[in-house]
Amino acid sequence: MGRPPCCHKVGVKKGPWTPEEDIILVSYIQENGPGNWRAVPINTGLMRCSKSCRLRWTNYLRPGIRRGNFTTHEEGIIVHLQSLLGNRWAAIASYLPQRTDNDIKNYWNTHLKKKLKKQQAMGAIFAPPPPPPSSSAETAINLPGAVHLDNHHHRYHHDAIAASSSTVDHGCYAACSNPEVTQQHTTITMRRSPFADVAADCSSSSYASSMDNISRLLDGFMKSSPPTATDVKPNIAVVSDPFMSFDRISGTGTELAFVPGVQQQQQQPVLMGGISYDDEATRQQQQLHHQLPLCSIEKWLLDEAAEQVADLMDLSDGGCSSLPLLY
DNA sequence: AATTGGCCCAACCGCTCCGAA
DNA sequence: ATTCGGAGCGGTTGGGCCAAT
Repeated sequence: MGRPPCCHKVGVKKGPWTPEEDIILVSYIQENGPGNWRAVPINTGLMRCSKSCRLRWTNYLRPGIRRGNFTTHEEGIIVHLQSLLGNRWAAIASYLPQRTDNDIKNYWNTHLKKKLKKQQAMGAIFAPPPPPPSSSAETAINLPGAVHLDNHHHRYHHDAIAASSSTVDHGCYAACSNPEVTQQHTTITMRRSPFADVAADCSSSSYASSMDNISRLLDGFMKSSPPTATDVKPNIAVVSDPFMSFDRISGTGTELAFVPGVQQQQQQPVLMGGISYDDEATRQQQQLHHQLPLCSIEKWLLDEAAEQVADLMDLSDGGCSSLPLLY
């Protein structure tokens, strides 16, 4: 179809954002909540396109972003998830609530990719990781995560995360790229990512920047403004709707599966920076999710495997030569 | 002290998806 | 069923920073 750029080139400012622009943007979002990005430059007078405003917010200004060096644990998570999900940075970022997909992508491209390359060049004494799911829709891998894809609801089903369609991994289901297989599965599971807990501790996160978290300059930020339908994007949000599709929750610490045939509902975000719940039912739902057993990917993220990765990365030359052991 | 080259990361570009009309 | 516009995602770029020379 082809469509013109989201913004006309004329009169649209590009390049680095100034502190003044940041404050204008944050002030506006404080009052109106994130979302409806089209209206942002119009209502604020910012000479930026809507896309630029959204990116600035999601990658830099929103609360809860952690900046600075990645820990070895985070590295392990990224490498592992990248092997499982491919370059699905938004999905990977959902397991690292304090990191943006852009940050993870940059870190992968500038650090981790090199490390892995170096490691492979050094001898490849370990079995190579499986090809990224996107490389072959027919390649079946065991995805320990409880992501179950519905053909009509998930944009990623095409390239996928192929599935061991018949295997139930400790109660968790593999993602599936095969529509025929996908549509057969009707089970939904939803658990709260263990890393969502990290997000709740926004106050302790290091947000080092020249603006030093401009949002904090504004008193009572995100407290006075009720969450909107698009508030889900910030990583500090945890989705309360178990039927929400995966592609709508990138950036959250929630793991989802799908129920084919169930109408995709509008997201009903629960802002967790505070932490507040929409209502009692939601709170109970959250508690229930806490009680559910962890699926294996989350186990991996939590248990000794991750520590093993960190330890081995520390011991190995260049950092991550041992990671393929995980596969 | 000046220059150069590599690294890093914020931001842009282009594409796809999805919902509304 | 088709078109259109908003939003999101992943790839890429360009400019600033910094270490090496």
